[in-house]
Amino acid sequence: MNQILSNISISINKELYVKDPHTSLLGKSILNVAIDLIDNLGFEQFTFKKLANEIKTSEASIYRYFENKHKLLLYLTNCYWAGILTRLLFETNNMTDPNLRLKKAIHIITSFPDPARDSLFTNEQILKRIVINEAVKALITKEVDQENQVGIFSVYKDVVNAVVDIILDISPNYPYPNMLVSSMIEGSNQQRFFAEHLPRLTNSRKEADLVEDFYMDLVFKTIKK
Amino acid sequence: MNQILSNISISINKELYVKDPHTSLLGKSILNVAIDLIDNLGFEQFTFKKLANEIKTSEASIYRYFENKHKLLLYLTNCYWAGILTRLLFETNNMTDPNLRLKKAIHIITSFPDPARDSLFTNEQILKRIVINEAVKALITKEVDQENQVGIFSVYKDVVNAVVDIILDISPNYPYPNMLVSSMIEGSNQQRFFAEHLPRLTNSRKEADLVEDFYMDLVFKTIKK
DNA sequence: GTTTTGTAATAGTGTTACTATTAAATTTGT
DNA sequence: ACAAATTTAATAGTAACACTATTACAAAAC
Repeated sequence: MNQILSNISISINKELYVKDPHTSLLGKSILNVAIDLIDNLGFEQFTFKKLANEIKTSEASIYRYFENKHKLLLYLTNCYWAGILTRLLFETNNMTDPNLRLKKAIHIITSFPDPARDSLFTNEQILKRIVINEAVKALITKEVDQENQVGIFSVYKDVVNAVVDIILDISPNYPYPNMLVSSMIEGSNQQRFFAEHLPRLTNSRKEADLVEDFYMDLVFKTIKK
Repeated sequence: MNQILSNISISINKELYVKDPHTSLLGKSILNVAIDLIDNLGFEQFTFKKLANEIKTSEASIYRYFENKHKLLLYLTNCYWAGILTRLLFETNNMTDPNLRLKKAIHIITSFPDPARDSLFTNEQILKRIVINEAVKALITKEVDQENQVGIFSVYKDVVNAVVDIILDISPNYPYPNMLVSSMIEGSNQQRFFAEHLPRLTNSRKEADLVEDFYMDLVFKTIKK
């Protein structure tokens, strides 16, 4: 619970914060309590005032670290994708068979983190829930162009690219690798939301999760002639 | 510009409005101006005050018709899906070959409405843009369960189901038809957002739209053994 | 030991979402 | 035709929210 990331070499874009929350105790508790609060209340109901009350500090102190709650959410999702990218690079590093590498990549992206496995970063499950339930709201906005220009989505794009490269290694002539990967990433999160709230839109269930199976089947069928 | 829907038999859920906007002049201009305003400002920047100023009425008068701006957005997206469902039923009605019916369904769902074709409802292109840029924010919320309980998403679910039925007609043993259809619907909108703002995440471009091609290829490859 | 810098609290501002109340217009009953 | 009932919309609010300016205090640097 003390730290979100440990030994992650991928750094978080400086545009996302005013003061680096990892440089002080208050900053770290802002991150940890914000994660729990966003998870519990949802992003709309989450406010800096509630966060300040929770950690017995003032609203203004939180504004020292984050410009607004939108940037804080972007920061958290960036942590998540930085973790995923690290796992992706580490765990597919020694694999020679591109089919196995793709299998591993699909697993890392579409599966729900296993509580048993010791994850690269603590809070991985809560962070994944936030990515499932809230992250789209930080992405599909009118501010996306300015934010993209200063590199806020580069980690996310690197994740997509890493998987695209594997696909092109297997099927150099498949014409839509980027579409396939980005739709898998966003789709896998959305299918889990559907499984919990709108089950008629999916075949997956919370108790019988089929998201990974669905994409494993779909991707390999699609990229092959 | 006077009316949003004409001769649509699918009715809009009564939970979505306080007073039916189709029963008065003010109600109709609320809808028409809201569409333009949400399209221009984005949902976050859109307020009832700005809408009231635009049509020279008061904020309170708008609250007579819609409980809040969230419900108004849900109303508009419901109009869109009601239109899509109508097209889906009409245009695949006389087709006997299920493969051709699926092709038509994929076209209706994933293509961007053609300005040349006389559409079932005016404002179809603006409404599609709103669905692409704003609709997720009305779906991925903490209120989804209550809203689902009173049937707000039933038209949307009917659209998914109509396509699922066609797929099962072609491939009765394909295990993930609902996942495939719902991920196509949401994914096709998201790919267009990416094409405009985050082009590295897609292979489609605004000038060279590949969304329909991508899903046409993907769906048929996926559902067949 | 004085200056500089970092940290956080107080007390605000402007805006937003939403409501209570009242006035005017329209419809209805007789 | 005219009073009663109902619909419609405007005025004037409230409470909560996002965000900021200013100041007080503490630690570090010189």
